Amino acid sequence: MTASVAELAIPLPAPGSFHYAIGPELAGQVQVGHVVHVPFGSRRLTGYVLALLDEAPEADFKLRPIKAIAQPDPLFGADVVPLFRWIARYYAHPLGEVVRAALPGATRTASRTMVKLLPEGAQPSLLHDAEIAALLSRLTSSPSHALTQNSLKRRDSVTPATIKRAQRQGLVEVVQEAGEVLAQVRTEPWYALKDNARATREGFSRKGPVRDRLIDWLERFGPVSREAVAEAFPTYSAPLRQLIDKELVIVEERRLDPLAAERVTILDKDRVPHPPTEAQQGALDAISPVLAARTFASFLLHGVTGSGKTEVYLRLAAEVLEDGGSAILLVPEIGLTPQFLARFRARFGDEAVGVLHSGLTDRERFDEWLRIRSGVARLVVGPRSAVFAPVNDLRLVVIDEEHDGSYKQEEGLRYNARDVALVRAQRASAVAVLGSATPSMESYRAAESGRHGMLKLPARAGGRAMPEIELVDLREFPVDDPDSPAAALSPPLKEALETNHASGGQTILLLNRRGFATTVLCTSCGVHFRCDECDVSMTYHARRHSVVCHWCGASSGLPDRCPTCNDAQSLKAVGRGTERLEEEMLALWPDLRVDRMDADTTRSRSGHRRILDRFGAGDVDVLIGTQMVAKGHDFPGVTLVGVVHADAALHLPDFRASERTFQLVSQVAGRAGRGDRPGRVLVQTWHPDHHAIRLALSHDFEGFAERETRLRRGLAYPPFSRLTMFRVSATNERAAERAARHVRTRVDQAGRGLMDVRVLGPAPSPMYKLRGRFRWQVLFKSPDHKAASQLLHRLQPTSLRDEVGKGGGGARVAIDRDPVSFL
DNA sequence: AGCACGCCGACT
DNA sequence: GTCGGCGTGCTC
Repeated sequence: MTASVAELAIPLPAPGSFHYAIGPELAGQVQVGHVVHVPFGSRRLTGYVLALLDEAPEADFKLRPIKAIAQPDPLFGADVVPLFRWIARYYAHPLGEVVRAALPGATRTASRTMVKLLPEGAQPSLLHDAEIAALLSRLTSSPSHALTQNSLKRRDSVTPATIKRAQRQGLVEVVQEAGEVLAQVRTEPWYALKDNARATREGFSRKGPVRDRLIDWLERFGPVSREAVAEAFPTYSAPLRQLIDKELVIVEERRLDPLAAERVTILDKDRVPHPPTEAQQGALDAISPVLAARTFASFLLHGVTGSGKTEVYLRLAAEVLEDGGSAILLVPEIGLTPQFLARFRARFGDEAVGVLHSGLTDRERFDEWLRIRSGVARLVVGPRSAVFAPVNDLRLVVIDEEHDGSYKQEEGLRYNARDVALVRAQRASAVAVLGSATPSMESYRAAESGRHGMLKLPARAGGRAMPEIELVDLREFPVDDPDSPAAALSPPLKEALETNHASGGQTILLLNRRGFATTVLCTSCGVHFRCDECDVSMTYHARRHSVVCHWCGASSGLPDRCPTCNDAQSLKAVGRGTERLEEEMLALWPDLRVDRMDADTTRSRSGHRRILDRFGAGDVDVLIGTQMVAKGHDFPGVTLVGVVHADAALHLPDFRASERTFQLVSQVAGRAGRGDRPGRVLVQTWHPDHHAIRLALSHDFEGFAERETRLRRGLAYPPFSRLTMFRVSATNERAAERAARHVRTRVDQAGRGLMDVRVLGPAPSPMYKLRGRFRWQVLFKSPDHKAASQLLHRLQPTSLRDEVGKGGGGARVAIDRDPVSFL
């Protein structure tokens, strides 16, 4: 008997699923995991097949038929459907949007609405409608006389109503198309300085601050691709044009390698399995039997930095592969993907290892998805979203650096990939391994109470010592002008850097703030540059000579005079970010080869790799960076790590501030001394007595955990409670507050009778204004997750969202289960 | 989300 | 008189 009805998830902010008939022409063809096109009201939408049924559920709607199967291959198996349903329920998110978030992007644009010019519209007679005239002229100027409705709306601000009118008048036609854009071979220019920087500068009479920086930079790194220039100099176009026009740079067209970012250098040392240390063997002995038994179990692999956690992952993966199974390895961010990819491909070959991340184009990600789905690639490496990889027989999920906050998605479906991975593993009877040198309090407590097996790698592999960490008490080194280059590093750190460089060692400097200066201040009238849309100072970026809001991205060129008092000489960049530190290092030591890795220099898909390759090859002496440099990289040449400002995150309004600081200092310290030579770490701090700093200094995770556990228990914070945050925002300030109070009332009602729960707020968010919206939060605290689930069930999130929206002022509410950020 | 349906002000 | 404003309610 063939199924006649399909249950679909449709990406809409509506709860639940929808049912459609499978007509005779599709009988026997529709399968779970298929992407299909369906009529929905007057629209045509994409849906995802969750289940096949023999008859319609009892309900009073009439079934409409599925129109077509959009992709020949089902994109997911029936095994993950319960996981999708669990996520939708747990995170209070519409089911269709959950499935959409899990699938590769290409499927989302599978159907697009094209607006086509009709002959009638090509020679319009007597138009008195200006909007239609604009639409027609736009279409006429497009080569194919057709554009998508989306691009018309976004780029040409043509409203759907205008298109409707034009359609009624027979001027245009609106059709649904299965759209797909194929990747093509492209080239991009590379640039190099023809002469040295000094001579090049002399070619200009007028001053150009960005141009001068660009010239120096080209000398340092050229030849470089346009992508690289654009990344380092967001406003590169005009100054580069000048250089090209004066023939001061050489331009060369090179073919763009579509998968350059994925191309990895495979080192011979990775091909051969390292013999396991005793501790590694102990961990393997604990996990292998469970793996073989095909039952669910989870382990916390608590291994100090450099203890060889990766080797354990590799050996477990080998067991899984030999047995015909599949494994997923999650890494906290894209930047770490190539490193793991290299090691896994070295061990298992290119074919068997798949990669999924947002740096791929839609087409690449889709191809990779199918390669995994077909069972060719059975090991998948990637960040957060790789937890949804469509592997066939999941046996092992590894969550590396499980403590990392980037596993939490902070918009849309606010899921934590670490927790989803645990649930997926459980449902698949697979093994989950959470690895970290600095476990989260949640995972550590779960391990201590027996919910995860606790495995420890207490020492570094190869008999290497933990790096020696020294504190630099900044109170002992007062400076006259904190913004002078001399003040960038304290005398001890400066000296350590010189000594290290002289002995041929590489240095990493961590400064967790990007840009040149924290803010720009007028020393005459006291005004500083703030973002209009957000409640924060704007950061000065020297290479683009602009002030930028790090929250919404707004930017504007830095004026010559103070816009308030019109003083010409008074603007001063105060505070220090990575960009300034980079310049200061060059000013102090002109011969030092300095590079910088932060969100600004890694914006493009190959940015990360470019910087890490240079550093790994020893072409760079000092790598300056934000927290990005702290994460998991393995550079044997690094013998000194300097933490410029360890306390930066210590005073944020967040109960995890200490935990984050401890993790960051421990992690970055772990980059030192991974090769044959011992490592040294200098930590500059204003709070040498703070327990997060003090215990990181002595590599004492247990001591820190014990201390932190006491504090958390006393205040009933996670892991001793569960939090659910209701984030309310509106463009209208009073509407936001009103909506927040409404949410509080509804949460109170829904929480009535639940034991030991508390509702806090509404309170204005620490970032009170963001992207032009005023923000409030209501926090629900419960002893366990069951109470939180019960609350959300009673609350009916969809109704709550509707009510808040109807209150006016553009109010919205987002539900954030197990929040990681409190800003 | 979008789109239709529905009930109130300024124009051919 | 009607075109169009956006409030509200539904879509298998």
